[in-house]
Amino acid sequence: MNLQDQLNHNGLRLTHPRQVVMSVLEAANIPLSPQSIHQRSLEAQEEIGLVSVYRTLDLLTELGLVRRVHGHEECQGYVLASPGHHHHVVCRQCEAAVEFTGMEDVSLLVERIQAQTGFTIDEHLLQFYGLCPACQEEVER
Amino acid sequence: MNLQDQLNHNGLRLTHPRQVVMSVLEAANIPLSPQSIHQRSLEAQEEIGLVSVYRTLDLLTELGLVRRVHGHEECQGYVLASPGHHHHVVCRQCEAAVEFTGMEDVSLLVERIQAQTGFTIDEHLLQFYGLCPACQEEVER
DNA sequence: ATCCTTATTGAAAACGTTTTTCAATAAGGA
DNA sequence: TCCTTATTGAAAAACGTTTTCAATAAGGAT
Repeated sequence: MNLQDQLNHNGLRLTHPRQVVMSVLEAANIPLSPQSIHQRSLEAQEEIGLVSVYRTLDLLTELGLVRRVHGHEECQGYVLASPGHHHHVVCRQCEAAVEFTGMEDVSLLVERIQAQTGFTIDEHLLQFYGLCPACQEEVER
Repeated sequence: MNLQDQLNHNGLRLTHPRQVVMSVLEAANIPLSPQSIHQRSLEAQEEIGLVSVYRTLDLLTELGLVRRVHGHEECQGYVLASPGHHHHVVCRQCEAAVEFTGMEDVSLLVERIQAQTGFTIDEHLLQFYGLCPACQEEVER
């Protein structure tokens, strides 16, 4: 199911700004702020309004096509989401973000905490920070 | 080494706003935004300027006494940097925050992700959201 | 291909948060 | 107690994000 259909099924339309935001995110492999997405759209000679970037990011996030990521300094970072519930390891130095899968350990943890505290848990926030392989090498030199 | 000495050693001074921010953070054990720290200082009849809250948080973070944390919606959250790393379950309804311990599962997870991605991980952000026992009962009625 | 409805856009204005500026204040060593 | 200067608070500036609204264009219907 492509973007066009996914939008139309919800009574939404495939517009120029939406295509541009998607292709900018596809080209970049690091989380981008709304500002820098807008910047890159201009550099690509695809003028779209900053306001539309914000609106499009909200929409794409809701559709699950894009995921919001918290950088160390920049709070509003967006990356393309691969399907399923994923989390990111973010590099402290170059801001590269890598997704990882297999959250059985978290499910176990959730169950234990529910039993331990009596809470029912329906959501969690999990993110790791460190150094990516490339930046590790740079530091060693 | 107390706060007073730690500040004076660096040519800094122990002032009223700094004491207030510290005691607000000590009283709350969940991440607080600059705004809500300010709010709580007013409620405690300890009027300090919002500007000083910002400046004090920067300072305390630099001194390593406070740590910045990214919340789900609110990006600027600050907690006391206690040596023992702990996490919270936060109630969606009444905001109650309960600490839980025993993070062996997370250590396992960290090791697996390090092996899987090649990153070295030195920090993580983990928080759970749900309903506390009291609010669960209320919902059932 | 054209029309028609309405989702969507972009510019401006509104908004909230964070930072800067600067004169007045107060911390703490002499 | 004095003196230096780090620090404060209020106002203004700067910044990022959201809202408003008339104009536009997407895409189903004709």
